[in-house]
Amino acid sequence: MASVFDTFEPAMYNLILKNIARHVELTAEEVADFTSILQIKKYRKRQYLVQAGDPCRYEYFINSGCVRQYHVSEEGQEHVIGFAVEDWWTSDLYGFITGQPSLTNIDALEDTEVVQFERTAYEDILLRIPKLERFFRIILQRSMITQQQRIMENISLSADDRYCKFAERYPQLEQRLPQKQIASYLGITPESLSRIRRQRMESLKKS
Amino acid sequence: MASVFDTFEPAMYNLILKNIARHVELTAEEVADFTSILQIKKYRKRQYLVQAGDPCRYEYFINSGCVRQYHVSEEGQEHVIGFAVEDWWTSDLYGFITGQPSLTNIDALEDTEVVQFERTAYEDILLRIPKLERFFRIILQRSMITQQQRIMENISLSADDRYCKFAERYPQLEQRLPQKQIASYLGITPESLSRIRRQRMESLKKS
DNA sequence: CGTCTATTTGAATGTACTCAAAAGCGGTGG
DNA sequence: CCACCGCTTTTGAGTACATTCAAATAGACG
Repeated sequence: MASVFDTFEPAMYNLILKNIARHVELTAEEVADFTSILQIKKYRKRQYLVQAGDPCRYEYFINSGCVRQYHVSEEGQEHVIGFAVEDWWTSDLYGFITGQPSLTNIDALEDTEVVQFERTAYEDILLRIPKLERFFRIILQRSMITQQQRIMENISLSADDRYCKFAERYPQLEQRLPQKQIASYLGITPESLSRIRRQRMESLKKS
Repeated sequence: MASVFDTFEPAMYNLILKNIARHVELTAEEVADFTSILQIKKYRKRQYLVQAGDPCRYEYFINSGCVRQYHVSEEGQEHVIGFAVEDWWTSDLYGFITGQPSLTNIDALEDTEVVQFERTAYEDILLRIPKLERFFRIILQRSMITQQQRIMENISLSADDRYCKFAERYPQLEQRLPQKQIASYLGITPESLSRIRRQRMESLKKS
């Protein structure tokens, strides 16, 4: 499996391998096996990674840049489900798992480089490398906890408390993302978010 | 591993084993190994399975009955995160995974019988039986899809559309649960749900 | 039967929304 | 490099939906 190209892999696959190494330890052979299913791909700002209705062939790991996942309602309104930046995973899980048409869109908010792999390759490699099965179980558990947290906050907090939580949990994202996208993620209108931010500024000035 | 008690196991563990068999096929030895970590436990209506602040030692599979998972805000308000009935899994995932104090409460809405197992036993058996690692990855994936769906509906739908979706997705639960609990799950007040239901009745009469 | 909690209904309040318009910002092409 | 165009953000006014508070009714449980 070793080849002269091995020396080039670490640069491209550095981040994803480190991400995995946080939870499971792969042997050199397993790393070679795993990286053999990976593809590097670049997406321009505003380009789709996945479109609702199409199959979602890939699972994505973000090397650089930023994407959003969102759903378009029957009335044509966009609703942001989540964001992903460097060192995060994303995909339309429903489409990726079932092979059915995707329920959501994913597009690039910035020029973005991803590491992606196909569903069939994913299924095969989980059988070959149980440690990866373990890895994905672990990150799914963590995602579930995060999602639960978000659901709790959605049903229990007011719009400005939700914004506040978001800003303190993801200060980098708060800086980096257009307000319109954050508003959509929080389930409020851009106008409301603008007002909420103004009120926060004013109340900070006082104290 | 075989013993005279084997003949008693299938009745108690019938449901959980069938649940697992939907995704992975265990050998007789693996079944014996797995069932050896299981405990049957009964909880009376209103009894806690897990209390926020305490460690969550167990993962639960519901044999019969019904439980709710909820969070109590600083102001003392209860917010229902989810329900579980026969053939469903539940636990405070955060507490169970990390060993930290639980974030949520789980209590019985009806007299309930569960199959439960401890975290340490869980971790050990995943290493012994990679098929179970696989099983839990798969059900986590499915839960994630469901959670995402719910988040989408929370941020995009009005209160009565949310109620409508809930009623058509879980008609049995809609019948079985107190309205107050459903209202909390939907993120609205019991008064609002009462009004929403009345309006639905009236609009059904017309047509 | 009596108590306690859940549900219903009403009236007043408030939070976030819609619609509309102005100001700000970034990207593109001349 | 600047001017223009389109999109985002801000601000204002009026509206709608859901909430709070309060009280009455209905149901469940001992």
